[in-house]
Amino acid sequence: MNIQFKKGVLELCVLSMLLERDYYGYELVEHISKHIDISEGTIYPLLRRLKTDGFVKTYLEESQEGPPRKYYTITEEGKKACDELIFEWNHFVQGVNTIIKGDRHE
Amino acid sequence: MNIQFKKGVLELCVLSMLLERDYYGYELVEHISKHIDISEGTIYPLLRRLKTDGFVKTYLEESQEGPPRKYYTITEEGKKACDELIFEWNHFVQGVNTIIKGDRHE
DNA sequence: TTTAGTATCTTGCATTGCAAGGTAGCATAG
DNA sequence: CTATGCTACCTTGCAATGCAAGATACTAAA
Repeated sequence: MNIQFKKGVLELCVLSMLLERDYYGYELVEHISKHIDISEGTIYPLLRRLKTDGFVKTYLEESQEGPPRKYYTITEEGKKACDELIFEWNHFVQGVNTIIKGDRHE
Repeated sequence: MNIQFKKGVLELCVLSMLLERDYYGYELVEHISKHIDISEGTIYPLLRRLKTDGFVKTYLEESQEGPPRKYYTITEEGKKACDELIFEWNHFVQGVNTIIKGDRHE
């Protein structure tokens, strides 16, 4: 898989998943990697950035299967950012597809 | 426009345009920027990379409207790379859309 | 005790897009 | 002749982000 394609898109993926319910980091990796290759070394720094930007909040919860889990909740600001990212993403994909399909109205 | 989205995709855009006919650098910027924001400081290093990788060849042609133009022609290797990139791109977009549309079959 | 699975995190590197700037040819306006 | 503007090429250094590799620690089973 082309690493570069993912730049900026993973943020969108995480935020839109959090729109549905709270997730913990490891769980996000598991789900996202069903569709896109992703590693833990990517997700944890990304989650930290999202928290710094105020797009998510966190809380800890104990687990019977291992160490405690840090859950992420999306904030109102995060929802706005997510909406905007989805809009930009759709617009971008359309632009790229227009270019690669040779539809240059010339 | 989200800068990160573009990472790796511009290579795909340039190669697929060259599939159709030869272009010179400035012309590529003009056409691509109809659909996606792009600057010259991006395209020239990219074209150099494509040449280094053997995906394109170049030749010069004089112009009545300014300095000589450097035209780019896609090579057989470039065509193969382009095919693969288009395949990966479509697959990637599908994966992302599945994630952001909440279609997680759970 | 060791292995494996879950779950968190960090460091340093590679890639690539961009702003800002430079060079140069041609044409037109002043 | 000079200045401006458009065409067309290029470079440098910076910013962003994904990853490999590694560290830590809890639980459970071999």
